[in-house]
Amino acid sequence: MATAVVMAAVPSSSPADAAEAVVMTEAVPSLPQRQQPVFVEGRGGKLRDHAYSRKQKSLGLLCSKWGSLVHLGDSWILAFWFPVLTEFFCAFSSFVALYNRDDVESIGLDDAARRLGVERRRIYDIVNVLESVGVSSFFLRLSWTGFLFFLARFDSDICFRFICEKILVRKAKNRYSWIGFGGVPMALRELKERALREKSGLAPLPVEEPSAAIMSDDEDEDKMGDADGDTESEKLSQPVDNPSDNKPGAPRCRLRSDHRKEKSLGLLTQNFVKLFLTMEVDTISLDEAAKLLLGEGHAENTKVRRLYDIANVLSSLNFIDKIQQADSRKPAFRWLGSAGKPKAENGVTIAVPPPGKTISNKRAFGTELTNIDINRSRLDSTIPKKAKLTQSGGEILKNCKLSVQKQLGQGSKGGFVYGPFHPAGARKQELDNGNKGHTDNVQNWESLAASFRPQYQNQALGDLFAHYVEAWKSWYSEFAQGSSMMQQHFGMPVINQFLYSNH
DNA sequence: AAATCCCGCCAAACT
DNA sequence: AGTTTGGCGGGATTT
Repeated sequence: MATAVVMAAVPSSSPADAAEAVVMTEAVPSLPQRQQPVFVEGRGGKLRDHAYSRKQKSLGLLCSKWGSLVHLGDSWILAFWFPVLTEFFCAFSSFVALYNRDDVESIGLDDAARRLGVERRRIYDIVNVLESVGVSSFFLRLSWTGFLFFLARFDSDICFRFICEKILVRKAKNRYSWIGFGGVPMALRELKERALREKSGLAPLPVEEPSAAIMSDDEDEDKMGDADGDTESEKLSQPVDNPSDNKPGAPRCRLRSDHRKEKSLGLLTQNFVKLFLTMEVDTISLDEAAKLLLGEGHAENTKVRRLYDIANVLSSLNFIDKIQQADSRKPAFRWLGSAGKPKAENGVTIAVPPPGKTISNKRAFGTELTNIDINRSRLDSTIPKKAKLTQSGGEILKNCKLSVQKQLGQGSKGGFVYGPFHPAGARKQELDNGNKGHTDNVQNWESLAASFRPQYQNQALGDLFAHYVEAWKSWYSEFAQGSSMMQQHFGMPVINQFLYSNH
């Protein structure tokens, strides 16, 4: 339910780009549509439809399609509006994050592959690259119960990181969900840091891998038995792996227990990106990169091929773009990722995704396969003041969380931090905190929601927000009534604990 | 001819 | 054993 409503908010202004339009149609699967027979070809020759075009099956294009596909089901909205919502509904984030979880938010790998008209193998390629730069699409498919347990048991800080900054958390079964670009800034930041450290030789570089609390997948019966709690980390996979990388200097070495396949596409991607993040030059040709990434080895043919794969995906995200090296005719790639490159790390900055204009829904619908050069001329230093507005989602959320907590704790406060979508009007809020009975809580939340209702200049935004408020209310009341199975697993106390977890 | 890079076999890694 | 991931390289397409 609610699917239709949300979709209505999507701009979807039919562009006049006839050329692209065609592709777009194909890229956006309509609901009733089932298969996508397009290229159903058996192995060998491609008799039918000689319209076969290699380009139409490029990873890059596929990638953008994937994005649009995922976005289609509400998730698109979630991805972009998440920050907005959290500004006011910080405490509701869990709800937002899992909103419509079951059918819309996630898509089965097989289904996706089918709709895109490709083999699942390709999906893996894309996902791997995306994940390595923080655009995670792999999401734990936590059940409501599991998630709530999660919230109840861990510090809210962790929860927020978990929800927003998620950098590749995997472990799910064939299920993907689009989370957005929220994790990108952080991911890049970390990559850079790591890269610099490596460069300077020393530094043992701590293992990364955000702990992923893998909860059961099926709702029932997943007691958290272990009293201790926490320490659910579980590094998963590689105990060590990810060596300090092998630059030209040290080729064959490590290998404790076979460096497994840590020559994976994902790792390669990260290293590739690191090149851009550290290096002063901002363009590089693939074979050049291949050399750097793989100590001049002699097994490069393959490596280059992989780089092409990566480049395609990154390119479709506008993280990178291909250009002709001025001097030599050789094509090379240029990093577009982070706007300014002020080394000052204290700075927020890092305009995230689509360098598009306003609401970055640019590539939302798989269109724009041509990355028409945005007006991002030379060093676009047009972001001095914007910095504040384009902080990473994580940053926003953090602030958000703080302010909300504050507000929950005390009366109102003036320092509410707004994100990119500045509400026009002011907001008043005077929810009398104080946790009364459960029933009252419902009231409180409702009033809270009401008073927090922002006044967006943008009509669509306002509607959307309203929609969510509505959804939340309905969900909450239903829940409060106990009709929800969740109640069986834990009573109000738990929920409240999570809602008012400001202790 | 050189640059790209899709396709899908088949082996690890997980159930 | 069955399934899900995802190296890897042949060789088709593009440039």
